[in-house]
Amino acid sequence: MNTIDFQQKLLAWFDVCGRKDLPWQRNITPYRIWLSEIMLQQTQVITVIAYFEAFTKKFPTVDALAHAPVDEVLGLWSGLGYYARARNLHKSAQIIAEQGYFPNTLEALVALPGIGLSTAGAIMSIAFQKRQPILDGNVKRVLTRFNAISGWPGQAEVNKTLWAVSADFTPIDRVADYTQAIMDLGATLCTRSKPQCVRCPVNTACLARLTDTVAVLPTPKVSKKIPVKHVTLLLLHNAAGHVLLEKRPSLGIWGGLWSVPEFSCLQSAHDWCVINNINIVKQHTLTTKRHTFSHYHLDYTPVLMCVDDVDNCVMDTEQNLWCTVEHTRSLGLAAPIKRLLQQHFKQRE
DNA sequence: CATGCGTGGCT
DNA sequence: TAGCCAAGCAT
Repeated sequence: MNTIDFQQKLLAWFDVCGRKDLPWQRNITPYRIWLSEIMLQQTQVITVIAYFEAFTKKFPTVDALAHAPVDEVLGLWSGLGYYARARNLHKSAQIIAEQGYFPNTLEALVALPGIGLSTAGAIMSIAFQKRQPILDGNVKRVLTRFNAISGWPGQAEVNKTLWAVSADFTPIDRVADYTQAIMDLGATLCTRSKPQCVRCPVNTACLARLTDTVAVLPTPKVSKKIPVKHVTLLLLHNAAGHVLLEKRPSLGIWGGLWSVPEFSCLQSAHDWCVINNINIVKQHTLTTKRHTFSHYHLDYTPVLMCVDDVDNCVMDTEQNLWCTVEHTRSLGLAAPIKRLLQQHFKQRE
């Protein structure tokens, strides 16, 4: 099976089984394709849909996005994760608005913050109908299996090979459909676990299937033990029901976002009676949450505390503020903290 | 090249 | 269930 056959079989399958009614597949514009590609980075389709709808409703054009305050952009992004994507999106929108036109070359696209080779390739092929390969997780899975390419795809040598193969397989005609098709194949049939090879349009020539190595491709990265990081998050509220928030440092977890104050250094509950000269009159643990990241688990115990005589407290208004749960929605507040606060105030109602 | 970055789903 | 992964990019 040559590349022409591969393309034809894949496209014929796409015409029948491909996804063609996703929000960003309607009213296709470079802006909408760009936005969808950014949201879809390391994020599944089902998660993105609602965010995409809300985002495009609020910011229908690049100009609208460019002229919005960054906090408003982060607010709409809240819960989607990888918040640098939102900041880069906003920054890029301002650059594009300044230029007066949407960049339509690979070089110009890659020059924008948040756009790498794969995202640029997707925009070029889907929005501009230009022959340009992509190499996302789906394509890596399909190509490593179809060609029985072993070795962890993150490895430079393997990565280089995969880009070359992807470029070789990418057609000139119907390049937008092809790009969508190979991603659909990876997302719906050529999945990591339980791939449905029987339904695959190119299964007769798939080298992994012929050599019975589908289950071990792509080669997984050698994993190492993930350390656990423990922190304590304080949920401080005053008599008016306002919650104390602090703006987190720009580096590290939830960088630049608003969250409840963190006290990871406290050793025992007895230490919590006086914090920032605020008298704590009551405290109890709400729940314990855990999040998994690439290289560590984050264990945090949110602690509910009431404070009295708030008017006499000295607060740093530059880095801290008292705000209501409603306010948190426009602050790009880290999603788990937002949920915690909303749950807390729901119980109070 | 390794690491950091979020959240949710799957096995 | 605890680990792994999902439409990557920046540093």
